Amino acid sequence: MKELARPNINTTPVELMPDFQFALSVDCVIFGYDEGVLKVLLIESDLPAYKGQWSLLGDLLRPDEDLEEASYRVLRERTGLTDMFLEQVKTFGAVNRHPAGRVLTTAYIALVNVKDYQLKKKENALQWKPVSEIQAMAFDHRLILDTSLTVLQRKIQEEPIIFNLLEKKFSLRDLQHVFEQILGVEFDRRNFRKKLFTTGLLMDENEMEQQVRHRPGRLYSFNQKAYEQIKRKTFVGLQF
Amino acid sequence: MKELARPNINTTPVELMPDFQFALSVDCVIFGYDEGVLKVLLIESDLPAYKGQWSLLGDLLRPDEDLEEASYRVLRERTGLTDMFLEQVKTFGAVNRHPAGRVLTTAYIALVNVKDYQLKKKENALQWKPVSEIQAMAFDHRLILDTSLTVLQRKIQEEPIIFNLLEKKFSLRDLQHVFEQILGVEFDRRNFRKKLFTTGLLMDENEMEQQVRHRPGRLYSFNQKAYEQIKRKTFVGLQF
DNA sequence: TGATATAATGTACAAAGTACACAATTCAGC
DNA sequence: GCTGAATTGTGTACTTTGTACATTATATCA
Repeated sequence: MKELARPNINTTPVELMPDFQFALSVDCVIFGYDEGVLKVLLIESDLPAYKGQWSLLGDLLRPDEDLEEASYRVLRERTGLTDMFLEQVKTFGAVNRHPAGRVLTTAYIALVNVKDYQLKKKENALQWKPVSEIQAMAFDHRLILDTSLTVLQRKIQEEPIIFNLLEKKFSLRDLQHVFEQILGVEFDRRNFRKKLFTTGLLMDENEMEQQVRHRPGRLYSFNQKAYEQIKRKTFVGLQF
Repeated sequence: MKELARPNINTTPVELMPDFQFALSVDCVIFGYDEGVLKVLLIESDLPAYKGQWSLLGDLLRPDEDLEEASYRVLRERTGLTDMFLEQVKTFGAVNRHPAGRVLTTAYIALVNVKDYQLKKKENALQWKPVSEIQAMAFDHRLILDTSLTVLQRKIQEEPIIFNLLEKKFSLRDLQHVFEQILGVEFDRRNFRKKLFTTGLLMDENEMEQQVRHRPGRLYSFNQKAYEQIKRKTFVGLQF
């Protein structure tokens, strides 16, 4: 163990030597909920090392581009969507994670409404894969996916972001099923409804489901304004 | 909006062009709890642009170094400590965040026992600053600190990591005060004790505080084994 | 018209969170 | 060795939240 008072990027003017330069990419874990199943948007890799394996959608960071911008650009270029939920998860920096050289990648979670996406879909190499069916992936993308799923599981319990996976108007059955898919648990339907109603975040749209082969349920939407009101009160409670 | 089927880092062999290379650093937000106050370990910057302002402890990532390794190295070189809680928070990538050029930084939270640290302290340029008193900081370090504090507030409620800020044996008063310092709330002492006891994570050390000017309290330690047993049961519950 | 699928609803009980007061122990100062 | 100051240690009543569970209603399909 050495104790040095040596030049440091934060305290002393230093040259950014070429040896200390790295390539950076962003990778988007694009989640969608489709027909009762949680899916993620993947692309087949053509890299020799990973021929035929599935990969996340990503791209190299550009010289004058913010990380956020880059992930937003990837989403836009690949899905045509411009207004989705997007949040940084983690940066993966293992030395040999990319065969082309030292490439670190910052992972982002995106939540999209699959119905919106399908309308604008252009690239056929892309596929929505059910999360539960994904086997091997290229690079460390399996690790990135697993990490992102864990983060998603936590986040949907802390903030009402799950609505981004549904259409504007949804039934309580759909809402319950998305939760169950992501968390891997089952809720009692009556208690789930009670809980969701008491949050005050559901706005009754006074409409019914269409074209279902059973009694149609009421449709609700996420009440953004109500959420702005209540989110100030920070929750405090120990739950480990 | 362009739709391109263009070469991509994840799907096609690409050259890592010099233009797409960046400098990377890690910055450690080292939290400590000292005499009832939450503090963070900072260093004064010598960079002309930030002369005299406080900066986090960080360093450039080295060519053959994992991100985790780099943050661990910074901690070791600067504090002499080798066995502390360390966790990635977020990567900050604004284009102009560093005057020396394009430098992105990955922030890590570290939780250390100030008492351990003081024994090995060597560098005088370092200072423990109370979090509540910190004003301007160099670079975007104020943003990094604020983000890290928010993450810390969340994490201490979800996992029993707060014990890393205390000595091995601690009183319930100390434990309650750390929670209160970090969360910025006050708990009822009786209810706090009840809650903590029912977690089953406190091990009675059958010792009392020494050298306090009042009735001494019992000392407890964190029961790591008990935690390993219970942490499997994933908590599920909506709380937004 | 009957079978099937799901919607909508309420109550009793258990568990967890909250508010709150008093006696006991140690030290410091006289 | 007595007194005051500071803090420990403990329990109960009440409120809120979570959980388990069954019946009737409404739509589609055959």
